[in-house]
Amino acid sequence: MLTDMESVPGGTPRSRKGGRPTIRDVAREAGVGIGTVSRVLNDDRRVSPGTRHRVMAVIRRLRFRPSTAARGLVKGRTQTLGVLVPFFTKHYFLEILRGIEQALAGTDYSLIIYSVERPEQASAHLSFLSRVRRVDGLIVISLSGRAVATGCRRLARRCPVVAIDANLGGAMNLLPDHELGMYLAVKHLIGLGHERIALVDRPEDPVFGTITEARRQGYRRAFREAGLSLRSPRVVIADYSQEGGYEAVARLLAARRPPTAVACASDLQAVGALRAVEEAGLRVGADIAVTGYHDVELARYVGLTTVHLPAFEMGEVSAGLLVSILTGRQAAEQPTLPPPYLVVRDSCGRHRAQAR
Amino acid sequence: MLTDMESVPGGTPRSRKGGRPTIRDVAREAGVGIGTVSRVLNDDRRVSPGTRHRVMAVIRRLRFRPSTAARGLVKGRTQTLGVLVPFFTKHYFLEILRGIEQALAGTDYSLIIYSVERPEQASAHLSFLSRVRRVDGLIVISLSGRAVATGCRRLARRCPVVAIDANLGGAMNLLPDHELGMYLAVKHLIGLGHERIALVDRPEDPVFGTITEARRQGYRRAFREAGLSLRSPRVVIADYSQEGGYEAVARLLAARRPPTAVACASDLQAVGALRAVEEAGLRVGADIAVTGYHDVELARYVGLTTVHLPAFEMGEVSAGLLVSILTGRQAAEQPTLPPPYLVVRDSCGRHRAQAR
DNA sequence: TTGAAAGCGCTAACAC
DNA sequence: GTGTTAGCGCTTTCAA
Repeated sequence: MLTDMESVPGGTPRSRKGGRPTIRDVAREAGVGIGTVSRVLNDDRRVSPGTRHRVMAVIRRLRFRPSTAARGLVKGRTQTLGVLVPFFTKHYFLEILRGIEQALAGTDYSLIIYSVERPEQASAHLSFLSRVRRVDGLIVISLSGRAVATGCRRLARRCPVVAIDANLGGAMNLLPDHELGMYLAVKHLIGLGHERIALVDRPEDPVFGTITEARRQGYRRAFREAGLSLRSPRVVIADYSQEGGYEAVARLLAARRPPTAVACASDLQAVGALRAVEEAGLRVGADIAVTGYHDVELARYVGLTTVHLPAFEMGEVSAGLLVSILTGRQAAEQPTLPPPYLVVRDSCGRHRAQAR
Repeated sequence: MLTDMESVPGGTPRSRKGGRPTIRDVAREAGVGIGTVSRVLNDDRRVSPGTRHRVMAVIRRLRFRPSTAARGLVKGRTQTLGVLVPFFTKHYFLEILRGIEQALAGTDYSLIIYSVERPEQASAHLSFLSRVRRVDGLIVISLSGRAVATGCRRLARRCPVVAIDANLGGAMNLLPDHELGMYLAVKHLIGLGHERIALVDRPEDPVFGTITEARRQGYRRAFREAGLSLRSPRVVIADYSQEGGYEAVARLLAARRPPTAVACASDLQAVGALRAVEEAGLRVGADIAVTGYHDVELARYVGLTTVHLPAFEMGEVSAGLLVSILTGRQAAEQPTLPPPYLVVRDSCGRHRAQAR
């Protein structure tokens, strides 16, 4: 009676519990030691082709999958990536997330979401991650500030961290070309005959304001190249939100010499701007041109001319980067991002001269 | 020289490696066995208050956090929930996700995203999850079909599965009151003087079509209660997308006796409908009334009157439900969902009689 | 009430 | 090449 339930007729021999097969079951079935099975699992070369074949066959037959928990315990790996993401960017974030998922689809890495609704949550998550081994790498989206930077730097000592569309010291940074992005928008506006163009951007980040600065440079370059002087550098600081855009533009239009065009730093601001223009009794496009930024889904529906950022690709690249670092494959030399481009819709109207 | 690096002056005694403290370190520091520490960790009552206190103090001092991997290995738990989600619903899904995150914030459960871009991916993820212990529970959003149902049923034998806004046999289902939702929309339309109201819904799901059926019932109830007969039950099947809505309504408007109002089963369809109305040279609101469904962010921007579904709350409830099942707390008796309600914006105009 | 010991399923170091 | 063994950090008997 040695063959207890090891050979139930028709049943696959397994360890007592009804659970999934373990490496032991595979070893027994294949008539090898568990070390050998482990080697096969880990693509260790020192296994003879014959043995490897036999083991693989059993693995397939038993539909064996190594336990992530056990593996993680000994290797200190979790096979999980984390993404720290502010929800307020909504669609833009979704595109990035799609890119990440896309990159992870082939691999055996899973993605854990750490969402940030209020600023404190970011550092809370980061300190949690430094305490507990929960992810093998982290992607940080559009977050900034002293606290986040510190948290990332600390975590970065333990695992790779890449920041998307943010400039965090210590972590790897993946930044779209904001200088080019804003340049394209303003150049478009100038090409349409505008000269008094206001730039509505968000407040400069106290610590790492590279992004706003880059956009400002693009704005200036467009003027410079067009041979226009920047007597009145109409840069207005407003909240990233719709309300921010609304209020900023309402104020601008009420001024003595209102701009004829407004370049916004987010689509939401631009939507707010649209409203402000309409409420001022002016026509979008004909009287005042408005451009957005990010190319969020919404932009299409409201006919907003905007700057498309490679959101999906940034997600894809960041996740791919982490995976290749973690799996130790050649560090796919500095990945390149497609440049931003302008999406022309209706919010800028036609050329001012023609329009008359 | 026994006190190797155990008592570096000023340093916290730890096991050799620079890593985080383990249960062993805590036990040693507190002068108890590791079993006792484990009991404290697991709220086991059989620990004297004094000991418990002492151990807790050490835990706090060392900033000890038990390893999820180790714990998972022995308990078969991962402290992770999964969410299977189709990206095509976009904003609606985001709200659900926000609700889930909200519910999980206090707990020590993490959330893994399994995104579905193409139908096959759903069953791929499900079969992966049945093979590998990666989550302790799963939330399935707005997915249907034979394959998904089968996969869920199989997984449900291993861990709790709850389906949101889908009707999957075997799993727990969390459904908003679609009957009421569509009833509200159609009642509103009737109240505005409409009698020829078309219902544009998505194709009935081959297997579990409860949702479309519920909406149809709400549609009929509104007519019945208004004392209107349903001679021409204008139910049109269209794709859930914008194009679906566009084509369906374009066709309707070209018919011999076009409807004066269209109730759609998704906001995207409604946006498509809006376009079709405009292209037909008719005015939205004044000539043709349109209602949406879901109350997606977009609806606000295009001024769509629509049915708001408790998306956030469904996420919250589903995650809360899973957690309470997993932690074995009293199964918070059948959680209740707030009812859908109508959000009135501009797409239905005023009463037909007044409008003339 | 508590400590010691036996694993959970796997990898890696060590023998042969 | 391959089997054996000692842990990874924790929970859970089993004694005491």
